Amino acid sequence: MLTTSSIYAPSLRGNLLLRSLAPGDAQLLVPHLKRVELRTGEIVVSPDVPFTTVYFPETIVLCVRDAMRGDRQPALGLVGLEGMAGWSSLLGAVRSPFLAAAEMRGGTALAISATRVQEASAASDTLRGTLLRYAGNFMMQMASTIGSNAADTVERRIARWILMLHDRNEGDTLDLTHDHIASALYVRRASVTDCFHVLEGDQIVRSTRGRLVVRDRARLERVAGCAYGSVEARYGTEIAPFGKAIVGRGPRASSAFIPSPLQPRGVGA
Amino acid sequence: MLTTSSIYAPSLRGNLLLRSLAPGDAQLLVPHLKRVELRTGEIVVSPDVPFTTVYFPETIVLCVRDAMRGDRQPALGLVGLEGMAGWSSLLGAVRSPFLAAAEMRGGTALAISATRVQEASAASDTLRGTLLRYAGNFMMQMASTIGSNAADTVERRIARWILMLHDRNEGDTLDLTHDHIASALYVRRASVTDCFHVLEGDQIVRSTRGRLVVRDRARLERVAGCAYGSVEARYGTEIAPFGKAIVGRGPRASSAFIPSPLQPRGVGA
DNA sequence: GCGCCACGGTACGCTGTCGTACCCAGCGCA
DNA sequence: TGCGCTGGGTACGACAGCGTACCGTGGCGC
Repeated sequence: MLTTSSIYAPSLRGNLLLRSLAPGDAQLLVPHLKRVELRTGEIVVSPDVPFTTVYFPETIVLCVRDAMRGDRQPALGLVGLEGMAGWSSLLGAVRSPFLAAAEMRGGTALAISATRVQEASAASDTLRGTLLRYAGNFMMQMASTIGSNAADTVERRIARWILMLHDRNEGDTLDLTHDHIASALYVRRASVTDCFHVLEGDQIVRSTRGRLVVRDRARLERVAGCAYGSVEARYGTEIAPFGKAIVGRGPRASSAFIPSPLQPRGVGA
Repeated sequence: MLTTSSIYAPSLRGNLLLRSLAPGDAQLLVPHLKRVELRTGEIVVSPDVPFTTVYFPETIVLCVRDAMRGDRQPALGLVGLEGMAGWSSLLGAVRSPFLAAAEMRGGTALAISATRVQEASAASDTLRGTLLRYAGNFMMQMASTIGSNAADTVERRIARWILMLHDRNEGDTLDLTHDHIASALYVRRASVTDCFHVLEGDQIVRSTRGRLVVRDRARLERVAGCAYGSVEARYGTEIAPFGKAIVGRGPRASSAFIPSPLQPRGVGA
């Protein structure tokens, strides 16, 4: 979705956060953005290493994990075209407490020096405001993860995760293995397999080797229930329309279907 | 612990975050601070209500919960004398996505108008930096909660929670019921009771009606294992010494007790 | 065309935690 | 002094998810 936009500055094409900026603010960053290709599994933000680069994903999806925990780090949330990786540097951290790695099939992100971003957000209150607003939104995502981990069944957690991946992915085909999901959700790989069989039986998804196709998003949202939706809705009202939500929990009404190759949503409120 | 500090402005006495401010920054807030008494269970930050007040706890401990989830909201983290409630307003949220309520026996906090804080942090980069650094630290706390919920046994999660309460409490006696802990951790009340019996058998805590006494903190930390410590250590290096940690995981060595009435760290990178 | 290996299907016993439920006791209040 | 309520002790069956393990197979690389 909306990769090859256009009506807006082409060099910002894939990232909603950048596209939501006022032209003046965007110009503080655009000249320094560099499109990079990220491969699956590539680590873009390393814990306890000084920040050098901030990433605005386009087609890549990043999985943010807690690095403070030793092995088998549970996922905190996802960052895709709607966000940025490296917000901790805006919160005054010299080294990231977290880890961000490319999920799924790889793709592109817009990279920029962390100090450049800091300078720009020192120069513009509104730019800083937007980036911090995203950091706040990611906090909500983390809160949602806490709730889901604490209260939901594995099936529900998986449904939520797939929806979140789907939102940030072009098309309905997600390139990931059961193991990826299992490690993100801190469950057994076999549990994921079992759950997929159920979802497949209901024709909600189709799973083949290293690939998952979302066939019936509406019902997947129903499976996820209250575990999914409020964060995305809030992003929609605070930053820019986002996601492929069908039921649209919270403020947003039920509408919004998926394809629409270009949503000239532009700047948003 | 360190309530009646002194050599620093007496009206900041109880809050480490305020005390870590450079004098000039502190003066932006001090004139507007008002000490308030908070009763147990009192809600100080309500979800989906416009921010009016920001709180810097002194002796009160606030429990932050996810308001987006209906009933039985799991806790995201704790805010005590080391922090503030209402950071979301600094991240550009008009209404809090979270809920903060007074835990334990009640106590005092320093209240200030949210817009006043916003003005002050617009006026001073260093002030804003410190407050945002705290927001970043709370994100780490949330990350730690995610990990603990996903990976730890109930016993470990309880141990972690007690340690976090203990850090923010004067003395070793925590006024709370099994039910409080159960609802924060989203477990059964009976599970908490069972777990306390084990801890009591090991002489680690003593539990009586509505009251929990920490008797052997070192061993409690051992029970919590890696679930506890890294966030607190990081707070120590980024903002100010904090907590009653004994083993002191992570960068910080084993030492660090609390008092040290004034750390004029000011700005930080 | 073959071999290797990552991925996924499946099974089994285990146990931590849950839901529910009932009762007792401490303590505030009348 | 007695009442009632809240907090805590205890029990039991149910079961979701875990650890482990083994094997088939698809698909890539050689």
